[in-house]
Amino acid sequence: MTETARAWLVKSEPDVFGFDDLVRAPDHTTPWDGVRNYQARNYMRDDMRVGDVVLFYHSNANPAGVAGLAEVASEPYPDPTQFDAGSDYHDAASDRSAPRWWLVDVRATAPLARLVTLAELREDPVLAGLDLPLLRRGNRLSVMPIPAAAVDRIVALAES
DNA sequence: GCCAACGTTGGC
DNA sequence: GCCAACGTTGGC
Repeated sequence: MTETARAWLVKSEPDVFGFDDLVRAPDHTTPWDGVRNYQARNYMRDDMRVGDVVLFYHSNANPAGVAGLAEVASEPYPDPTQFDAGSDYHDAASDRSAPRWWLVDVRATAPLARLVTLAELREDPVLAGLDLPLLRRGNRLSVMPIPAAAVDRIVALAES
């Protein structure tokens, strides 16, 4: 991790759990459970810190885009759903003494003035210079670092 | 619903 | 360790 990358972007399908759902959650907070990708897990387990800025992105949506601002609200801890046989995210191969999947809590801090769409992100010359993982071809990561400058820019776009 | 891109699995 | 098959993601 570089020191300037202390900001993150997380994806969620608004039909399943959108930014408004996070706002309505107790303390505007939810465990970011169900992530089953090692790179995304590593970001949560190893690199996220309480208070880091998080952009909440709506994927598989019409339109897709950044919907709101959030923050990391806990230290990393094992994702309890991996041990829950009734959960879609159950992982029978994960051992309680060495959990495979980790998460952090995410708390909504503020909605953006409006949704900033994926198309806008792609068209913006400032963001183009920041080489966002989100905008790379074929990107599928659900948790990724984002430069702080990109957060500032996206907030500005939302207010424009 | 389609399909390209990607990560994971498992046979060898 | 290779790589084909498979399942999933996510934009459109």
